[in-house]
Amino acid sequence: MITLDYSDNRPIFQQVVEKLQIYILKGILPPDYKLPSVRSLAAELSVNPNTIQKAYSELEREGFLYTVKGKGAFVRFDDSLLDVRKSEIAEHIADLVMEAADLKIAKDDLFTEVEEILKKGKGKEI
Amino acid sequence: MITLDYSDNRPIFQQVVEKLQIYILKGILPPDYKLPSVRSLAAELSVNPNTIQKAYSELEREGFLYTVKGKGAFVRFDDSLLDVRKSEIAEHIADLVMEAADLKIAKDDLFTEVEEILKKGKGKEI
Amino acid sequence: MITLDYSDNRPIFQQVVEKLQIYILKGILPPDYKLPSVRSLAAELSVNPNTIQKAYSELEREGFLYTVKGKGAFVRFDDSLLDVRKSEIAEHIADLVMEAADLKIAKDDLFTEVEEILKKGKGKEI
Amino acid sequence: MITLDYSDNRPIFQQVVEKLQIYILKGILPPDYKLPSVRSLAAELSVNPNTIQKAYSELEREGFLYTVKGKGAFVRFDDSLLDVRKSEIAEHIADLVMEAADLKIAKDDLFTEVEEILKKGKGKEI
DNA sequence: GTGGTCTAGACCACA
DNA sequence: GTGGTCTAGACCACA
Repeated sequence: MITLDYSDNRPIFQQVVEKLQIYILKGILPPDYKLPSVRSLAAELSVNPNTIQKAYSELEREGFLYTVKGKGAFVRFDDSLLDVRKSEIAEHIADLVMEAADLKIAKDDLFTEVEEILKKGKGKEI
Repeated sequence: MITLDYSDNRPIFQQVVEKLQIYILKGILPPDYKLPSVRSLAAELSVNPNTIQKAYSELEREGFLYTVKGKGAFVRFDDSLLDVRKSEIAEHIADLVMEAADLKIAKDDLFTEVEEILKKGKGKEI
Repeated sequence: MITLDYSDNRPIFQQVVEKLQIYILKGILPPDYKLPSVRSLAAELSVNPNTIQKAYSELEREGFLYTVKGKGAFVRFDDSLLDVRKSEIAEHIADLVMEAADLKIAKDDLFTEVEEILKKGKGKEI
Repeated sequence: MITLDYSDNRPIFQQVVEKLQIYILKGILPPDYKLPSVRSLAAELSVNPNTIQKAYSELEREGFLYTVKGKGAFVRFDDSLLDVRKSEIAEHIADLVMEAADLKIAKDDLFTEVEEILKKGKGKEI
């Protein structure tokens, strides 16, 4: 389900958060789906339960899941999450475009390069 | 010359690195310009000299400056730096576009939102 | 009769307690009314019988119902319950008013905002 | 500075959060004031550093403080925090008033009791 | 069994 | 020194 990248600088709990966010946004984990328990996911990833606990807390705070004490954690999908992510992506791109403009990089030039990268189908595995 | 944002979560040395990179790429700090000494910049920013030292080392590693023992640090501008940065930006945008595609966000929709943000002239101070 | 809100952070047994308290205080469940059995209510709510048992015990402890072995649980309405709840509410409000005073929030300001909220008919479903 | 109440059911980290929120909102801890380090506060309260760490993280998330790695945590006072708290208090009172109305408790009666409590100067120690 | 909190102790990046 | 992350292991309330 999830594979950790120990050569990644980011903390483990954050990698878990990001992977689950993607699965939820993409609908791979459907609404009300019961996520693996803190302990079982911790065991599966050979990681301390506290680390998974932290990831789940963060995801709950962000509205990606809800937890019921004694029952477990469940996916709370909400279309608004997708909108939020879309806005984040748009804002991020806008920032980059502005930085490029600031460095006198022609917008056309920049997007030509973007297209080339996209054609090469450079696919970061998720 | 540089103002630090303590409410920014990133480490201080990284903020210094980024600011100097921008000044150098934009040509505000011209080639062979002598940068302030580690100690004086540290004093100016009320920051630990170790922090500035780390920033300068990082900039040297990335090719933004060179140091001459006993003389100081100097700007090494090189047009290739600009190309490198351009490629980084393009790659970054390509990644975001691919993520959006993955989430079934229409490319047109996304770029409409990017344009809107750009029109608003939302200007993150650098 | 009762609907649970799984996105509510409070434990399930507490939600059951609160709902029944309200029904009893409001007289919807009249004195000596026989409550559903632990098992049937548990089945109806798709919940562990332990959970309902805990709710009933709590309600008995608080004087909202009495149980007769082999017969079931019955509403024990008592006007004094209403007085107790009234005092709790008053005390709670007094605490909040004192906190506001402590933060130099003008009492008039505070109650103007309270009135506005009430006008909006903001109705948390119970 | 802070005293813990072990008979309180709420978790320790939350008690710490609440106490510091109050000190910050009241201005007892002024803007940019350096809070005690995670370790020193942990030692002072005879509590594990992780527990304080959790409290500080929560306070940062809520905008009550900002942390600078290697330097420490600092108060970020913002008048908006006071407005937010005021709205929370108002909403809470409105909820209670509505509950009382629902139970056919006369508003005048309720507020007479509130006033009596306030006169008695019942002061929850902070 | 399940999430939530906590201790004791460690290591890391940053300053 | 300072915050941030993590492990190993424990105990609790809830279901």
